[in-house]
Amino acid sequence: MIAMQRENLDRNFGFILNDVSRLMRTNFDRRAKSIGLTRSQWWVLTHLYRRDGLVQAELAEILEIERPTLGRLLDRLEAKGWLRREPDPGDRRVKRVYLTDEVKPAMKSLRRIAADLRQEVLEGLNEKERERLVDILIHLKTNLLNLPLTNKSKT
Amino acid sequence: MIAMQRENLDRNFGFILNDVSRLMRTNFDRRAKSIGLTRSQWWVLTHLYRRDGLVQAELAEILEIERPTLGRLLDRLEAKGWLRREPDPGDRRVKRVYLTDEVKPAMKSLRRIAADLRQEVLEGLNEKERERLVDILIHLKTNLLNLPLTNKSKT
DNA sequence: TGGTTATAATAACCTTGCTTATTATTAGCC
DNA sequence: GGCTAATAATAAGCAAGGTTATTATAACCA
Repeated sequence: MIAMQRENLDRNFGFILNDVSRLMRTNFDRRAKSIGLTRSQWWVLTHLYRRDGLVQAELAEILEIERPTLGRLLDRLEAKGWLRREPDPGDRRVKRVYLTDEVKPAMKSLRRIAADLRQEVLEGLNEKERERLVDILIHLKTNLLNLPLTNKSKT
Repeated sequence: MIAMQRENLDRNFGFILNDVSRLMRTNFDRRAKSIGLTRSQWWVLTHLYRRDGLVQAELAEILEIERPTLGRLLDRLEAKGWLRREPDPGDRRVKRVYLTDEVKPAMKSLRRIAADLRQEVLEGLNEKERERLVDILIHLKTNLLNLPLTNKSKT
């Protein structure tokens, strides 16, 4: 436990992670700009593509974002015609979200962009190392989700 | 190149990375809330602590954020009395940023919070694995910085 | 059945990213 | 010296994350 006053800021785990994450997001968004979608929006569409007609609260749960955050994402996506919200017949509090037909071709381009970017970012790591990296990230995420202030601990 | 139509979204590298990054940020911010500083703000102060009196543009460069982003961070930090901006005597376009005395004790708490959180998140990885992880992240960041749309390529 | 509690969606507000555009000032060059 | 380029800071606007508070509706239970 000596000194170390001056720890190396350039190797601060949290911030490098943040940098990589931010750089990936902005790079993706720049590539996808002409399509008119952001990475966050694409991620929403990707999940709906798997499972159309989800309730907003379910979708927020799956995406692991807060409901108001999703609500606003959906506002923008709906305004641009990528999806529509329809009332649930059985529960009048609920709205279900359905993709429109324009989505499919755009999804293909975005999947291409995502795959290309991932490839370029992971350049220099072999397949085994990539799998190992993902495993580690999942492990870290699990650690985080078990921490006190991470969850909305329901009392 | 067979099928794989349905790639596993739960192992999408970009998004897990994003999740870990976001969870760390929000968890940190919740822990630091009582002090009245966010993680981004703390990071600014940390760099100024090393090197007080920086020009805003230099500081933005070091932090690797855009100048307007830094400008608004400084607005909030200045409003809460953590720092002050002073005109540079030699160049009237320039403002230099100086920490106030209140910063020091707060920094200590925040460094503690950061260290604790890092420890908890990295739980389960030994020292060697942690170093390896940081190396990999730096490698990914380097890859990203070399990509076409990542930099403000000055023409 | 009627009152309380829980849930879905959203509004309002704050922070932090990015972009693009302005303004003020300096640097560079002829 | 004076015009043009570049640079520092900031304003304005958008996106996406979070919180807290409201509103409408369902669910629960006594």
